[in-house]
Amino acid sequence: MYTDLLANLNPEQGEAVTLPPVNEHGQAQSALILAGAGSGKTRVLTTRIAWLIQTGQVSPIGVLAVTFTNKAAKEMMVRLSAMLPINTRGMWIGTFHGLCNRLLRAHHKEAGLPSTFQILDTQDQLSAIKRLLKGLKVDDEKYPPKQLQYFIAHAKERGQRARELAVGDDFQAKMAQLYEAYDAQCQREGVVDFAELLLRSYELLKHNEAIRTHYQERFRHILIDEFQDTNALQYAWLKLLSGHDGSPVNVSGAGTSAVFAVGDDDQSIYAFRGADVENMRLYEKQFHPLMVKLEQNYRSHGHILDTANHLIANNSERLGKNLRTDAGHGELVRIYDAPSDHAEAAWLIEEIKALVSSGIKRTEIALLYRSNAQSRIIEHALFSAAIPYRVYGGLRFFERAEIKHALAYLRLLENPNDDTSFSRVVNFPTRGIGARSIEAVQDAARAQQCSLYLACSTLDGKAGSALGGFVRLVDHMREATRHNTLPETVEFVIQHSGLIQHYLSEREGQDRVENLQELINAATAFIAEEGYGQDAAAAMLPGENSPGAVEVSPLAAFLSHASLEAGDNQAQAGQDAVQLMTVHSAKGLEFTSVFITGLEEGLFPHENSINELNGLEEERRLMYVAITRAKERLYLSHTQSRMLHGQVRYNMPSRFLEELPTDSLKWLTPKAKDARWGGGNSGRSSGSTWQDVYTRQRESESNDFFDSGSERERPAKQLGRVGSAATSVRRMASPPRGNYPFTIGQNVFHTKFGEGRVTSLEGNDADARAQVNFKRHGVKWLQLSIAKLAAVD
DNA sequence: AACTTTGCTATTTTT
DNA sequence: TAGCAAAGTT
Repeated sequence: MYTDLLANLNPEQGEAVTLPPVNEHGQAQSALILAGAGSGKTRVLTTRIAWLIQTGQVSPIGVLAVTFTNKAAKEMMVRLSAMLPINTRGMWIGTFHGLCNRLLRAHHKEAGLPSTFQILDTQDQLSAIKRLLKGLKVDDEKYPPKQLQYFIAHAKERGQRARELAVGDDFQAKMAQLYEAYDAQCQREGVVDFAELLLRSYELLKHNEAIRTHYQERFRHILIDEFQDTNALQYAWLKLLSGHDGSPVNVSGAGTSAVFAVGDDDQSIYAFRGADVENMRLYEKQFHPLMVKLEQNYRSHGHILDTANHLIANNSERLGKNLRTDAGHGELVRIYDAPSDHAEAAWLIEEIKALVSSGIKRTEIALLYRSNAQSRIIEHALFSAAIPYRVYGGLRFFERAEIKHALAYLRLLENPNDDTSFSRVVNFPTRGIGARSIEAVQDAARAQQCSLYLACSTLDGKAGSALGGFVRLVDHMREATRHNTLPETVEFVIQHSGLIQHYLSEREGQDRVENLQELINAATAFIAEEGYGQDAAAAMLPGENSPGAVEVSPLAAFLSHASLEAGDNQAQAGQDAVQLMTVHSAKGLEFTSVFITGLEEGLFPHENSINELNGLEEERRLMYVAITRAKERLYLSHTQSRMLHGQVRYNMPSRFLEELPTDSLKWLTPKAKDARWGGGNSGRSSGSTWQDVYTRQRESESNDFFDSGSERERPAKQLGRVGSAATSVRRMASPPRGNYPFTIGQNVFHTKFGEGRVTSLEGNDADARAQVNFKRHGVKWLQLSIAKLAAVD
């Protein structure tokens, strides 16, 4: 009975789940669910699918559900299987990229791709671009590979091919030309990058009426998670597939599909990678959805929620939403003003210790920061205090060099024309193929417009024989593994490529060898658990009639999987460790206690965001996301001085602190509230002079160790030294020597520029200058003999 | 081909 | 500061 499905929903969730997918005229009716943080959005989305299926409004075959991350897709399938006795594996539930890959595998011919096409991840794409620029003899100073990569990705995300770009100047014209050359190179090699997966499948649907109609008629219900994160191309894809793109309604007259979009405009924090909240407003206008707001929050206590609501109210152009809770006010939000980043870290340690001894699990404590660079000092302090911790982010399994090498060999078995893979391993492990030989193949390949692999056979002499050996090696591995299972193939390749041997002989190669062994396990697990078809085309429902559907080899499916799901990026459960991560990676997570650190102007909001269009509002949303991660306790901290890029910086407290409701706050350092403009002692609100800060830094550096190794978890282990005598001496030389009427960090007032804080001092006597960070006018150097500067006491 | 030195840069990240 | 990538040395 479907009433079971709805039993545990609140009224607004129930309303969202059961919105009629058809209007009074019998046409598809779309919906937009504005789901606040912690309002049960995933539950609503999943229950919606279950409800549609259970009430017979659609069969599992007719559902398409899109998410942004594999984790979200997986969770949806797990929850769905728990609600309904159906096999979710064959359902079209996945990421945009995963589903597009599936589509392109099934219709590779119509999409103009070889059946063995490979997927380039961001690293691969960059090396492909570097190779392209070298081949074309383009000055990579003038056209930096990274910039071209960004240029191409963003053009594709807007749905634009090179020829469709408006070129304003010579530079743009050249970039567009390089974009076109890049696409041609990918096409020749049989590879597609991430954005290409989307653009190519969009074009496939757009230009092939039979295929478009087939999928339009099939997917009568399309559901999208995190709708605020969609980019222009994803939105266009959605309009096309659902029949809302204004093109003639499909042949059978079946009309449009019902789209069920769930999102939160206040949590849109990915504009920098092409996401456009504007899509929510466009969707409102173009799909005429029924709207439901989920404002009941099940996560945070009252003061925390009030803080979040109060802050986000400073943004304009919101769709409008206010979270509420039944949980009661709970505790006040604590604010700590530290004299230095070291002091901030030391305070974190004390608070964490107190929380842990009060019975809170370490996994329930999150330390959040705006940028990764901030984690170092916190890790250092945690390590010294012997508190277990885990850092989110960093290299993932399939991104590790040794794994990418092994995958490159495997890819060459599938598709020898993949020049990116060829270049990666042609001389790794080294086999006497030097720069000369490689140049020779590249020339030959260019002359004959063929792949490096094919060009090898046209070479003779030294280069020819060395490269011939490599080609024979790859051919041999392909032949020898023809009838092997996937794990057997992987094992054969890591052995016979010489990778294992290479790393065994390397001093610190043991971890890499273990990772390579782990790759065999991953292949075994892939075959067993995933049925190898999840992200590829292989998993079709019985009786599914998809034109041109093909079986994909386990190897091809595994390679897709490796590209599309780079592996775990997050701390694993089980170990009771404090969780460290950026605010971005905290999205979607929740913790009993949350510390938001580094709340300083320039850091959070980040200085680079100030000049970006709507940058400040995005930073505020980021802060909103950070706050709403906390269930019971929230701590906010900022420091007066912080080491950044090798320099001590003096930042103002974040403006966001001033946007919080005073009634919900509790200052742990009483004067901090007024510290910004020098309440208390001579502008040094917590009683530290710059020299104090300096001394403290040296002290804390001198007596402990820190391992900055690559492992994600760092238990007590062999460590390296930080803060050598040499560094300390150099730093000692840097304090200003002159007699100044001000000290660094002091608050001052200027008749014209207003209030500011001294950030640097130099010169002597008549030449003495002070650098001042003004509240309104930014950073300025002032000649002390001329400027009318007054100390604020 | 392994090693060292220099040079550059420094939000946020998934696929 | 430090971390990586490219260029230079043995």
